[in-house]
Amino acid sequence: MVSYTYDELILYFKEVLKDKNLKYTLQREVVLKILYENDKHFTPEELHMYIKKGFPNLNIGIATIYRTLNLLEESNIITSISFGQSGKKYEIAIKPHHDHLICDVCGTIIEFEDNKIEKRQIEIAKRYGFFIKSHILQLHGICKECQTKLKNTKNKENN
Amino acid sequence: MVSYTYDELILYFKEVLKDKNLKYTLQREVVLKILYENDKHFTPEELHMYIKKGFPNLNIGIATIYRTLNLLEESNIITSISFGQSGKKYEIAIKPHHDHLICDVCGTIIEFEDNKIEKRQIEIAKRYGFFIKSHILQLHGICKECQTKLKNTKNKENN
DNA sequence: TTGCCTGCAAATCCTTTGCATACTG
DNA sequence: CAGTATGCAAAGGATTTGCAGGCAA
Repeated sequence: MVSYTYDELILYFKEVLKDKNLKYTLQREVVLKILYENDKHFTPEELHMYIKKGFPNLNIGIATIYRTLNLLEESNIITSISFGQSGKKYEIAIKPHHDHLICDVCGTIIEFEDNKIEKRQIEIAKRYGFFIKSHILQLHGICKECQTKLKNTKNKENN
Repeated sequence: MVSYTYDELILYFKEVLKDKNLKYTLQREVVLKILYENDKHFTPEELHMYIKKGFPNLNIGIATIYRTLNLLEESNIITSISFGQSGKKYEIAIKPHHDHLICDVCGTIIEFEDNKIEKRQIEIAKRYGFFIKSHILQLHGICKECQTKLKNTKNKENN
């Protein structure tokens, strides 16, 4: 699923760091590792908690989380997005493109890929002389399971 | 382009307000009017400036802007989105669905609609038994103008 | 007239920055 | 060893909230 193995990603990250005269630190590695292994969106705060729990020996400050996320985003290794009332969320960017079905009830994220949509996007961009570097496609709604649950709840209410 | 005329939108807004036992005020009207007439994305700050300039007699505070935007978003009359380093931007929601081409260099947002993509999304959702309520499609990259500018810059550097 | 709204300013929340120490290369 | 990175705490910016007077219904 992920186009870079973890080791490849680390190698790539090290190159980026060298280009910018920056150093490879444990904190930077851990942030990237978490985002790579957990294929989901994290807010800076969530990521901080997650790391504190998973790496109790590593004393990492929230400032470092922010600094690292900004660095990774500038380097196009991760991307961020926010919609509605939610805060900014980050996820790994370097993998074959996939899109998301997001259940607004339980938060489940289903990933999918679709060539027809990808092709059509390129056609549209051409129309505007636009050069596409990446895209975000999220379908929001209610997943199968939650639809069932909601139906059951309604039936109970009516009895 | 907009599916509600302004008058229809106002009527709809008044209904929403009545449902929530809220009042129809000049400040609320002006915020909605600006968003309706200017078919683009505003940050709260931009909107505030725009209103102060366009309605010098109306003394409107930034707090009211925020309160009104939140009210309109909860009521699904406007939507907000943010990506990359940019802050949250609001736009009118009550119009036929459209998607965005976003230039990551200059921030320009081009809107488009595409039936083929919309239809395909429904097919995909069906496959997962997923009920779609809304979607977000953003194509990120570099717009025509910025591509030209970047080329010129490069040429200069090479001379 | 009642009770929601507003502007203002204070408070809060999120993110960034300055600084002294710790670490990478 | 030089120079960057880090944690901490303070600063900065964005957003929300409390309050007293103002306005819609």
